[in-house]
Amino acid sequence: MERLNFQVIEKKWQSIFDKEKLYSNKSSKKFYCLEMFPYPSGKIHMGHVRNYTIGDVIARFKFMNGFNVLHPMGWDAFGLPAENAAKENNLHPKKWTEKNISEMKRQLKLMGLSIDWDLEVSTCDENYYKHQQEIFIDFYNEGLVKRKENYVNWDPVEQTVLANEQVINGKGWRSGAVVERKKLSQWFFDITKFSNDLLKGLDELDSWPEKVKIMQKNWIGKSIGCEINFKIEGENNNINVFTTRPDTIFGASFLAVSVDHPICAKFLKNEKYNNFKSECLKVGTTEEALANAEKIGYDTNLFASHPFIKGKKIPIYVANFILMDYGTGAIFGCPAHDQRDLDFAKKYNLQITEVVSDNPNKPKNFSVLSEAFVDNGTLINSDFLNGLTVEQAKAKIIKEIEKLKIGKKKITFRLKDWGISRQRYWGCPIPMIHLKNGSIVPVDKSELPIKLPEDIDLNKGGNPLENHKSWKYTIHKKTGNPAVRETDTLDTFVDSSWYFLRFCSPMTKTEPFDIKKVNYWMPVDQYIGGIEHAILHLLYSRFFMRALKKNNKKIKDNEPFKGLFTQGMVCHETYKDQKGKWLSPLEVEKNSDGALQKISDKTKVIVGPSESMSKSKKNVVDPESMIKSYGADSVRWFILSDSPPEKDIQWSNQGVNAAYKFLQKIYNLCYEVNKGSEKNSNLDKSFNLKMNSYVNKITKCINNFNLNVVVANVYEIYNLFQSHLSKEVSNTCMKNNLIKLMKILVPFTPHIAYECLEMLGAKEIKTWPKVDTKLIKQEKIKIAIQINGKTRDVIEIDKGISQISVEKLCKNNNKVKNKILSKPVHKVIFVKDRIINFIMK
RNA sequence: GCCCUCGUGGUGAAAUUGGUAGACACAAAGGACUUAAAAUCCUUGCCCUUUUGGGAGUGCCAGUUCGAGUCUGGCCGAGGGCACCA
Repeated sequence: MERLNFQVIEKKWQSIFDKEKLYSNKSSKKFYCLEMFPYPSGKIHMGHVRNYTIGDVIARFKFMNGFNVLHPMGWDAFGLPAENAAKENNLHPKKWTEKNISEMKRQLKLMGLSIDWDLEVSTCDENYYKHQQEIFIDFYNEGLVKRKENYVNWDPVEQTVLANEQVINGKGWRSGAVVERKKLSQWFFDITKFSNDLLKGLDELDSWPEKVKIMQKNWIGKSIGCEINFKIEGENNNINVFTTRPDTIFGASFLAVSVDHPICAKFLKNEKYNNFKSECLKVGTTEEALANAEKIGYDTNLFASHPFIKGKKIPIYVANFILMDYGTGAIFGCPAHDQRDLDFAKKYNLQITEVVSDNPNKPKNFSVLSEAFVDNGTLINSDFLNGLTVEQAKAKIIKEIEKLKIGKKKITFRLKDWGISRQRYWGCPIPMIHLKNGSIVPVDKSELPIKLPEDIDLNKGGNPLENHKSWKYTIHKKTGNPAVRETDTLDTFVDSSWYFLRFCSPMTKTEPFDIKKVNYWMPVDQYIGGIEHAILHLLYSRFFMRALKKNNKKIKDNEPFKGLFTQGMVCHETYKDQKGKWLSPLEVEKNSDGALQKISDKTKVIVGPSESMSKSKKNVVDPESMIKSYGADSVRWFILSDSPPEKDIQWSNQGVNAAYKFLQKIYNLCYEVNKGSEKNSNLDKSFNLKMNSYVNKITKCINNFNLNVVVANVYEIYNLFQSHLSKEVSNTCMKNNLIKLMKILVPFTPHIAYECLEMLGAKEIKTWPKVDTKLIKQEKIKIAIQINGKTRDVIEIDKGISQISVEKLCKNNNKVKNKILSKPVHKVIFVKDRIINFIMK
């Protein structure tokens, strides 16, 4: 037995990967393979290992299939943790980040990835963010940047504003603190300008997971309805409402507006109203509050006139459940057919009229029913709409409304503008200056980059840029007048919205990217990353492509990512001691009974469910220590083997150990075959046929991301070799097929695969084994013989054999012949190469 | 509440898309080798039968079909996303 010394082999091949770039190909067909770049937190985790292993398999596989592959890596290097770490360790964010990057880069190299490190990009590098500032100015000039005073989500722990997408259940996505509402002047990207286009674009993304597309679709939230103007009685003023159910207009019994609606301005002197308003704000945005929030209203004592029922007056309320930033901030309430309206109407004793019915002969009494009727039905109590379906009624009433010029058909989106201001230091400075006259203008492009000052005081609280006098005060280049710099920095999601473009030409100094290179490499053919970015990052990047295209007509694509694959998480069992304290796997051992105990005091360990690895639950396994014990190939092999890549995987040390043992066996097999002597070759042909069939299967599996199935097939191939070692297969045949197997292994376990290829004296190691379609046709196949749908035997036959011949074989088959011959056969179902089924009475 | 996904052995999972259910692996039990352990290898893995065999079986109930894990309808259960969006 030849011992596999993975330390030596991995080191050897990694230095070759570095020097020779075994992965770059000068071919006309391009393939851009990209994994989501990591945040440099300090150490890689198993999630990275899984992500980058999957990406590496695809990149190496595509290269071996003749593609010119772009496979870069970089760092999402701005962000708050650097500031927190800086405070804790008294280390400048820049230094901290740089240190982490070099450490993580070293760790990634241990994995043997086929990454072209010459293209490395870091978003905190001024050579990167300089171009981002340029893009910002371009967007500004294009009218895609807005400044708005708005309620913002204020994270009191991080002392910053969060985007809507960063608020999860009313809490900050990172800090977990309850988010407060605060009014601030903010910068926004006008993503809503592209709402419809972003929605439509989803249709062409046929290599994206359906799930992600649905999430984005819901997020964009298109709804078709109409606006209707209600005249306020006794005033020369209107309230414009938005509704998706104009068909229920005859059931309208009240209007409700948001507390922020302009019409409310006149109540601000009213104490009762102010009490009501503060009551509304108090409800806040916590999950609990939202779930239990009672619908409350303020009666304005104003009335609107119903546009279709002469003389009907409708009370106007201010209600806490109406949002100013959706629709027009005002609705009409139709209690019988909307749950919220029903709740509200009952509370304030408002009229409830049924206008849509599933049974027009049997009127419902909604003032006693607790559920509104929201399904389709027939219109009743609705004048000229009576008898129509909901769809018909909608069309008719919109026509009528437009005819009377009191409203129009309207499409509304749920998507809101992207707030990009962050009151933080460690981010890309926004290249704008505030002039004395109150106007805000971009800096001159020649002044870029607006560099982050390095001499900052992080312990003062708030935004260090705000406190940095010599940085903050500047002059307006054009006029020479004094000016104040914008002290907000950009949301880090801006950084990651175009890095994939920068990778196409990271050395370009004068522009964000070289348009020729971008149009060659883009779109990303395969993007791989976590599902957690299904909305944020992916939607923003799709917006950026469109915005850049608008600005720079030469960009040919709308969509940045042609193919998307979202991998599952890496999980591990959780452990607690008797006191309920979390334990790391390193603090736990097996006792003689096989039960788990705490190493320190031998007390029993409580094993919890397997959950995604997290520091808080201590169920993390350090990739580097695993690589040290088992080798990178074993870690890669295991993380691909147990579960389909899109599903969660359970890390287990037994599993990675099994992977290690298997690679040892593979290495041994190569060693034995390599020094073996020539034998008879009677079985060569069938061996070749089988191997060829496996290559075919595996090639298809990789293209479908069924990487765990590839692993299973490789195990089968190994078993095939083992069972044929003592049979009449020539050594040459074995060796040739073993070379094929090693080539298959290159994308998965590159170090050992190349080592074995070298050992076996393979002349050519850069191409994927070819599938011989002629051989596929010659394969033997197994066909099931069924009687009345039940399988009675399985026989091996040549492909394509006719029904008559198969029937003949059955009549001579010991296991089934008595059964077929003893009774009359009613019918025979025959599917070529699949099955024969005898139907007996 | 709305939307989506998924239910297959002790475990992770395969199943050529309607055609041999449980490939492949982990764990377990028994055995071989060994002074012993580790490592390695073999066998077993639902029910009935000594065997040859036979039967049940993919969350549950029905349906379509020669044939259903796969298709249809209805339940039950788990996970995820959104959430006062008019």
